[in-house]
Amino acid sequence: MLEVSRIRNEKEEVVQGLKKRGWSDEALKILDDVISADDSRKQIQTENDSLLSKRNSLSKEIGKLFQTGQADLANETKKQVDALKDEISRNEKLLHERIETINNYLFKIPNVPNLKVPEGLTEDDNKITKDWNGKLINLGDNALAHWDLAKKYNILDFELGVKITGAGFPVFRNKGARLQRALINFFLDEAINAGYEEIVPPHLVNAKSAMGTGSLPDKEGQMYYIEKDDLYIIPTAEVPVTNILRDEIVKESDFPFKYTAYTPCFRREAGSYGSDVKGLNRVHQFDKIEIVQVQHPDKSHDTLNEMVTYVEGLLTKLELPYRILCLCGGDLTFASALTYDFEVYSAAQKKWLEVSSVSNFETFQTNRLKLRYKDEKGKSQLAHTLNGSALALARIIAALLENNQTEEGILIPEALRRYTGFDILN
RNA sequence: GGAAGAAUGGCAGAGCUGGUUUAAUGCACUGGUCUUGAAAACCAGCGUACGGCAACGUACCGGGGGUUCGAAUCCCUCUUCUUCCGCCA
Repeated sequence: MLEVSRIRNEKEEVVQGLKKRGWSDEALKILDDVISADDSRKQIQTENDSLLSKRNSLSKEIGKLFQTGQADLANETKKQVDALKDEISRNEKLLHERIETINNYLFKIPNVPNLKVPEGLTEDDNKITKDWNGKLINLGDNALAHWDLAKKYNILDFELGVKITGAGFPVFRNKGARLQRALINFFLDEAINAGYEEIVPPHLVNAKSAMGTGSLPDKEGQMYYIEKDDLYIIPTAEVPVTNILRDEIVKESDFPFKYTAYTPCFRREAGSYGSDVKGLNRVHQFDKIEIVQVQHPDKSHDTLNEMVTYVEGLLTKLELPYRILCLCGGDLTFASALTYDFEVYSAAQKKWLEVSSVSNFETFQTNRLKLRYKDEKGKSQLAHTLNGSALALARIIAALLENNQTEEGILIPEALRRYTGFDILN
């Protein structure tokens, strides 16, 4: 969430940013609500502090009076403190209310988009920052979509998933399962070579962790929740991995922190039904390798570019046609300041599929996480967090199957062959 | 799942018969003196947050609540850890 001090000190910037997200003047009034609630909080706190101060010094006096045998005077002073107690408890209740009010406001305010974020409110306004300039694969009329290829080679079974669990839980089998495992290993090895520390995180997180990344309360309905144990099933490795440094004050010289993790990802995808849900395009469970960095504010935007370049490298090695979009204000997720989406071309569907999203959250997550570093003056400052998919498997497999289909079978890209152990899937 | 014990500042570790505790002390860390340089020794500093220009004030001894004029200290509750028992991949 945003810092109150930022809303105070850089209000115009915040206003312009939220307008980019399509906020009306009416909606922007919440900023003034935050400030006035915070003013009130300050006033109550100052008042309460002086009451507490008075109580503490009187109590100390009572102690001394008892020790010197002046019980009468001590009992007299007790009455004075008693009178303060009511006022203090009333003040404290009020103070808690104010803080809660402020937090409730802050939970509703998304991150301020970076200046690079394009104007616009729909996905049509996303700016293509790198288009595919090669030829798009043309497979002809006999091309099969990945769900048909899945049946033909018995590598992926959607109906079986329905039987075992329900819609959106596909079962990989045979060479499909091998391909999946090969991609996981390939992506992890690449990330490790790029200097990321491999993490195997828990797949269930508590509410505090979900709050830390902004998954709560913003996306509550999108996560699976286990009521009995009050735990959330992760929608992405971002959630447990970004929480590694929650409540820490790190050394400036230790930047950047680079983590990678493979996990399955679980998403309820409530309310998203349409033509794009077929096959692997949108499922409740999919595998993803995530990269996360925690970086110094001055360097985070260079780091974002570095991460974009890294993801490009993966797609190049997989020989997949891709393009990069810079998300516009209206399409930007709640917590992000700047996001680049990667789409690969899936030739039989003749569709661009989103396979990666690389974002800089700046201080939006670290404010909730209390993830800070000491600057050269010794002052605590919030760090920046970034993350990206590198990559999301389900859709990569869809594109690989469709694009590489031949009469003889599906050709495995060169870079992947030592992981799959076969050159062709047939 | 049952029983017992524990949780204190970066770490170790006092305090826990409630009142100079502004949380002792040691280690680590930072600066200084000394030294050709280093080590050692000595001196000083050394948590986080909120309010305040500042002086300073307030809160925080696992989390929450309570008793009291006053709580690290007493009570309740939750969480985690250790040991033992049971179950189990």
